Amino acid sequence: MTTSPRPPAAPPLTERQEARRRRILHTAAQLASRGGFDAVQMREVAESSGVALGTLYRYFPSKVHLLVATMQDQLQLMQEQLRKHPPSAEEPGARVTETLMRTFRGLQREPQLAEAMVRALTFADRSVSAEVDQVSRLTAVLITEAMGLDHPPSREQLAAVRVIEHTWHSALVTWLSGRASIAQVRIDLETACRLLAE
Amino acid sequence: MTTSPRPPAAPPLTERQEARRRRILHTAAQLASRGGFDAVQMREVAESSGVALGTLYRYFPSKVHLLVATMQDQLQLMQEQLRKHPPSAEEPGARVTETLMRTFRGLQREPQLAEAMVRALTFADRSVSAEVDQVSRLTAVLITEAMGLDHPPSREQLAAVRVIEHTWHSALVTWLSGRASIAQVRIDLETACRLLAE
DNA sequence: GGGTAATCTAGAACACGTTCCAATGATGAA
DNA sequence: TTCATCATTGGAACGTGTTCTAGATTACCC
Repeated sequence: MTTSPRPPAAPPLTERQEARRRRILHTAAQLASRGGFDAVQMREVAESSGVALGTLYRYFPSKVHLLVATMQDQLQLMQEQLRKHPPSAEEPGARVTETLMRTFRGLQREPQLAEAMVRALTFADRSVSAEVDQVSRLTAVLITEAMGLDHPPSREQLAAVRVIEHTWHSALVTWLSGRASIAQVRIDLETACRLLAE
Repeated sequence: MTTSPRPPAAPPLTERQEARRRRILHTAAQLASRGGFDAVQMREVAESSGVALGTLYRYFPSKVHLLVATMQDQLQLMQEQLRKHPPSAEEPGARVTETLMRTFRGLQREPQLAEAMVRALTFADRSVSAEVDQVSRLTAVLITEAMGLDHPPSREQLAAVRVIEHTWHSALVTWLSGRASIAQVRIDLETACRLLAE
């Protein structure tokens, strides 16, 4: 409990360690892109990354930690893309919908990877809450930036962002489990974004 | 794939079978109420229910199926309670918030059980989607009834119900993983319920 | 009641996440 | 350079979800 290995006051990694970490994340994403959550098997991640199983567990204390870290990675990539090509709509609500749907289509391109990351995210228990929180914060930033305001968002808008984030997250889950179509997801996001228009 | 054992065209259960099913669900809820998801161990569920492991798996094809069925059970109990004591507020939005917060407090009384059920629900893959969908439908009914309309809900209201359900579900997850307080959950629900006031 | 098919039981066996250990290798301070 | 510490390795071992099998029991039809 008191000695969490990675994030808090992380001792700087050597170059080799950084490389190992990258290799592991890359392998995880690759395996996930094929069979999804179940296909990310810790023994195989270790072997394909050229790392012992114990080492893998030193870098990522569980499979869920590993996949949540993968999600952080992917979110950051997405964020860079979005900053290069910001949404085109005028109204904040429409801008946010556009941004999230674009992100959605990005996930759609690697549905198995998406499944793996989202399963991990929702299955995470308290021991991963710091990392999950980081993902949540990244998402909130992504939404807020999409709004394209020139002044800080109001209290109501911040509350709306939370609901949009909930909707985004939950809609993603229902889509991944085959219980909602993309069209339905879009409608749900548009509905939630109505909260921004006030 | 083609021979799913339980839900489609379920052959009627004998009395003994119905009793076994009940015993299993009861045991599962009991174990969950203590240690949560991890404490529901299939061998122990079987033993405590006086049933062989293979039989348990015949009734519930996986641990997730078992816990999702438990959630259906609990939701139905909650629904009966709510029908006996409907919310007191006037406005649909306030009525829904009141209802969901009351449900929330119900879950709070058995937080470990709640954790087990919600973890199962969000971890469920496609093989459980029918059962998860049933939970979703129950929740939607619960919300719609809470609105207390004397006419069918409008298209906008139905869309709002979906977003409220997403918010409810996702807020529950963040609360269970310790990343949001009850107060914050209430705020999020109130925000989502603003969509009903139009 | 007798026969048959379905169900149930007990328990072994398997898969994969996770932990642990002894031996080896890298790193940094004196 | 030498030593001490920490990281890494290979692999065994453990726990729990899931599957499988052989034999007992039950349900049901004649």
